[in-house]
Amino acid sequence: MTEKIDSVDLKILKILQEDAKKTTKEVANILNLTASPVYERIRRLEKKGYIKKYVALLDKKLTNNPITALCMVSLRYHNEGFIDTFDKQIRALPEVQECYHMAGKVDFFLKINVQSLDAYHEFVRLKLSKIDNIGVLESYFVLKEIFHTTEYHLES
Amino acid sequence: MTEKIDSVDLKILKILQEDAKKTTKEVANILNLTASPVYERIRRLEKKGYIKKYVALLDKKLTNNPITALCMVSLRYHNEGFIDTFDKQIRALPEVQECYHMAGKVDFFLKINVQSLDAYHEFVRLKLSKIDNIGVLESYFVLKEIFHTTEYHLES
DNA sequence: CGTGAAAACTGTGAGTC
DNA sequence: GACTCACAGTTTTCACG
Repeated sequence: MTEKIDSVDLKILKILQEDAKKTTKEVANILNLTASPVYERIRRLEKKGYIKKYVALLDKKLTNNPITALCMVSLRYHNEGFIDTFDKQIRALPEVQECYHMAGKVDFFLKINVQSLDAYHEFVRLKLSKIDNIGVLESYFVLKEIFHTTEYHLES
Repeated sequence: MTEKIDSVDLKILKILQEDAKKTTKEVANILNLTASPVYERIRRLEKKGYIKKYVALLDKKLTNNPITALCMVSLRYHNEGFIDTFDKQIRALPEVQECYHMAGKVDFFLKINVQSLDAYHEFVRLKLSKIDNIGVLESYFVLKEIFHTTEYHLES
């Protein structure tokens, strides 16, 4: 069903996850091919879901989101309904960039970007804490973003 | 120096951070403009650093990175040299997708993607713990990625 | 910001190995 | 099955008004 991809596909993925603006022609040149097979391979990788989407990455500070907070959330009750509800409510918050359901004491892990510490205060006060069933809520602030990539390690 | 961007620029950023494959023509249609001004605005947003890069987002599982771990690192000593060294060494690890220097007890926060728990074990054993000056190292595992976007909340 | 035109790219069909 | 080649239709890029 999901046949494995070959080494050419892998190279295409490596190139595109680093620079999606490379044209099929440029990719073809790197791989010593012509544009057509590369074009078809990319279409296939998109259709099979290897490539999920193409996005522009923006500057955090210039777009007025200099503050990044990491937030650990524990729910009070843990039945299925509450977890799904949390899921739906958290997706609706545009300040939240990542949300993971965790193994261990903490239930959810959030990464949040806002314009100021005041804004974070308001975010917690007016939005996060309004979500039902939140027990413990612990926030940690980023002093400096050392490193951030959307690339995965591609091997085999 | 860095003049503010206007509401048209902001709309362009919103569109492109959601779908970088939209053509200037499509963007122009949405904004009731022609392609040229949109083209020039995008160039300017790139040059001024609002748009950092264009990337393809890949599927974590299909690319053999189903395991995500969050890892808190505390250094033993905290002089400048050690922090810079940690910075350099951590960038060299392709499994690490995000690294933040934190305020508080924990010094660094890492997000790591690997193909298996065994691979994570090896990653810690052979790579992370080889970095000088690491004191405490605590790992948390993601059960389920609820939500993950590269988009920022754009306002004003 | 719009017009318009040249250059480059995309996407597809026909044919090769 | 994957490739090369050829080509029409789009898009990009940019000078000019």
